[in-house]
Amino acid sequence: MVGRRVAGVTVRHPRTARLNASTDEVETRLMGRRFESLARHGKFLVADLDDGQRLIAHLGMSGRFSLANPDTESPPHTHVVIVLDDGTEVRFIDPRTFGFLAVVDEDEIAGSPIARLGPDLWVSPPTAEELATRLSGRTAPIKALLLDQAIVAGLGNIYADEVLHHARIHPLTPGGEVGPGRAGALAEAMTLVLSEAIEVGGTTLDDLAYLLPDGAAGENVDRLAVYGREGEPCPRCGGVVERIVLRGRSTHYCPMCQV
DNA sequence: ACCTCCCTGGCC
DNA sequence: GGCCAGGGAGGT
Repeated sequence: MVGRRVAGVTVRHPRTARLNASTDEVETRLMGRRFESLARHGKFLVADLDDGQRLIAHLGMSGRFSLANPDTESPPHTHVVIVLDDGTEVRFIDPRTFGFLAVVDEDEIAGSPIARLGPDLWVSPPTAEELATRLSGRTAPIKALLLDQAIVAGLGNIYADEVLHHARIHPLTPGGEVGPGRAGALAEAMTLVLSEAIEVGGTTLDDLAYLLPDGAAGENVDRLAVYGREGEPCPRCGGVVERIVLRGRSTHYCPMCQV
């Protein structure tokens, strides 16, 4: 994809282009451009274009990109098709339309969603001190702060629960009360939980929304300590995993060893 | 710094 | 037939 030029582009679903003025705007801005780089920041994909614009993409809950031969039929929910100058089709498929594609110019980058992201936790894992600083004075529950991509970018609901379990921190703990010592445990847990999950291909739930590029399921669901395990024993202490709803997100933790 | 909303497939 | 899952934007 990098080095290729856009020879054609169709945005079929207005919601997928909702950060731009219209589907037409996305098409017009992309047409003829060359992809100069491709990167990830947190859960966002960012491609630099040859005229200083950027293509920003988010997969939301159910989005995926597929590189396909144009002779093959597009699967259902294919909302964007980008034809590259070598004939390859880049398809954006997203049943639940929580994902989006946006093309921003240089002046718009500062106001775009990626401008508000904190450091990517995989590329630039926070030190204990950095994390403690970012949490200090915050009264919101630590679980909510882990999901706030402006603090650290990259954690979603499943891994936030798993990270807190690993660090033995109760999800309702006010951020400012985590303190420097436990911030260290938290920082370590972020990298550890993610690397273990990535090692086995990530977390594919029963809905099969996330699959590896070859269509295989990731195996990390078997390793989850608390997420989706309400009523089951905590693998560390044997306590019974509880589920609460926090800010509209299901939250799982062990009341015995997370304090 | 909060809350509401958006969306569809899968399951009860 | 209704509920649930979860990401971020945008409004208050």
